[in-house]
Amino acid sequence: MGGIASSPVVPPHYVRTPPLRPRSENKRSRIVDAAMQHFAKHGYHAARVGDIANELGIAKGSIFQHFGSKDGLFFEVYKRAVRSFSKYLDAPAEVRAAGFFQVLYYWLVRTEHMLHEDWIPYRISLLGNYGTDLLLKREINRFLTTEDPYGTVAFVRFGLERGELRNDMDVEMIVSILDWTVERFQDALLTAELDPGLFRRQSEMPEKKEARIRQFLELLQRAIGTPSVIGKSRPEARKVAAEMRKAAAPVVGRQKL
Amino acid sequence: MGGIASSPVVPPHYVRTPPLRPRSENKRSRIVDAAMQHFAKHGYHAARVGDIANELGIAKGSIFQHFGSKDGLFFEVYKRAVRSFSKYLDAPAEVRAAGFFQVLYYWLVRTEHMLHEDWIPYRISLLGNYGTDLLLKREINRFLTTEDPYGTVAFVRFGLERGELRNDMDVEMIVSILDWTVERFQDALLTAELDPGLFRRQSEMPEKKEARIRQFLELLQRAIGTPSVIGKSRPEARKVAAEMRKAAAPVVGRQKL
DNA sequence: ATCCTTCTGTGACTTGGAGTCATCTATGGG
DNA sequence: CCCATAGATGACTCCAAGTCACAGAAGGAT
Repeated sequence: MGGIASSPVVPPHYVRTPPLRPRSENKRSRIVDAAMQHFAKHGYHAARVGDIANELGIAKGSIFQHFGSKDGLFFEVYKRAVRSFSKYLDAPAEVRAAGFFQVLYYWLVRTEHMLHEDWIPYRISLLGNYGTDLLLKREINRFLTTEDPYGTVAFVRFGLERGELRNDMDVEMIVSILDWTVERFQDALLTAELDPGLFRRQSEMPEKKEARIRQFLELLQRAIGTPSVIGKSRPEARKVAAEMRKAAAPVVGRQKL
Repeated sequence: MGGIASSPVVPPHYVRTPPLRPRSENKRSRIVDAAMQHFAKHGYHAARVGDIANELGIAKGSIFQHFGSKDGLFFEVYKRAVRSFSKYLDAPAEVRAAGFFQVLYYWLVRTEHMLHEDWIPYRISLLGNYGTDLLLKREINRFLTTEDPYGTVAFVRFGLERGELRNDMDVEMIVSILDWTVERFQDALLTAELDPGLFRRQSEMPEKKEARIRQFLELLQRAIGTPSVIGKSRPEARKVAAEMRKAAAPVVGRQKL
């Protein structure tokens, strides 16, 4: 066959490992900032490298000197955006104390607020996940697995140590399932751009969303949680949830998860 | 805020509703065929409309006359590719008789074979899901929800009627979860292009894959299956699976799911 | 047949943005 | 003060998408 396996070799555009002087590092950073705005605002294709250069008052060639290509620039932007998100275990200590699924609940509820406050990095991650090119997407996946920017692996270990997650599956399996479903759930919850069915009809009413989140969490509990957790945590969960809702006003830091 | 919600309006390039003479329909079809080859082989960006026209011995302008833009052409290609896949309930009658999760197992096991036989439409669907543009992706999602080409909704109803799926969740929720996880699972199982972790280390050994599929199915059973199903179907499942493996040689028809 | 109208095809042309490169300028070390 | 090197520049090339004015068919109607 060939085809998929033997797709063209990716040029090593993306990686940079020069000595990198301090002054230069500074400029790189400014470029990445400006580029993030443009990509977020216009999408990958409609964003123009020339415009970015204009806005910064520098020459277009300069950007190519630093990043090699538009793809390379976007990849840098993507990494910065994703790194700006919190990791799962960055939840407040009391939430962590309440357990794995409470942490998850915590972030899911906050997702919407976070988006409204700071939609730019979220949009960048959306572009990286769905809106560029398969070659770039592959690079992005490599990055995600090696760097684990959301701290999913540590989070899953946390759940395992507390005995809240089943230990009859590979950690990797749990991590993948969690990453996939949470990512898609958030996409569906948050954007009109991508909603393959979940919120087809009733995307408006807010307490419906709350119900969806609960449904989703319970589903995840059954899927990857230990049997004991499933029944047990329900009432306790409600209590913690109520507390959290009271304290929800001051949302700290930007966030995807 | 704005940003995400207020992204630029998509031009109605994609839809065509002219009277459409028979001769023209014929040519359209030939173009779509050739284009599918090119997109699959080179990816979205690297595929050239000019090349497609050359191969067919027609003028480039002709293609734009028919499809308005490269995006429009790709969208047509995508629809054809996805429609060529089987629906869940197209599984053989004996497999259907064995129940919801056996049907799922049936398709998951076959996925790899199907890919090797006929990788082109699969690659197209991959491009549509991850490798083009958010505007196009939105259009694609609209198509997927209205047309339900894999027959997921009917399949879920089938499971509900047989009492194999929980009835304490919205149908839409089950459909979405199924679509997401199966899609990603297949991507991870099948392509080196996209594998966010699942097959990171041991993507080779084949019986490991078999084990993964079982693990995944059991997980799904716990997540969306009725409690009774989970314990019950295990031994029965093995029996059916063994039978199916014997009869697996003649794979009929092309398939994604 | 002939005319007229409408649909279909054509290819030279325009547009516009990514990427290049010879040349210039700043920097810092000796 | 000089030189070597890193970094910046913008005019230029390249290339592919998309346009358009015109040129053939097809198909009625008379």
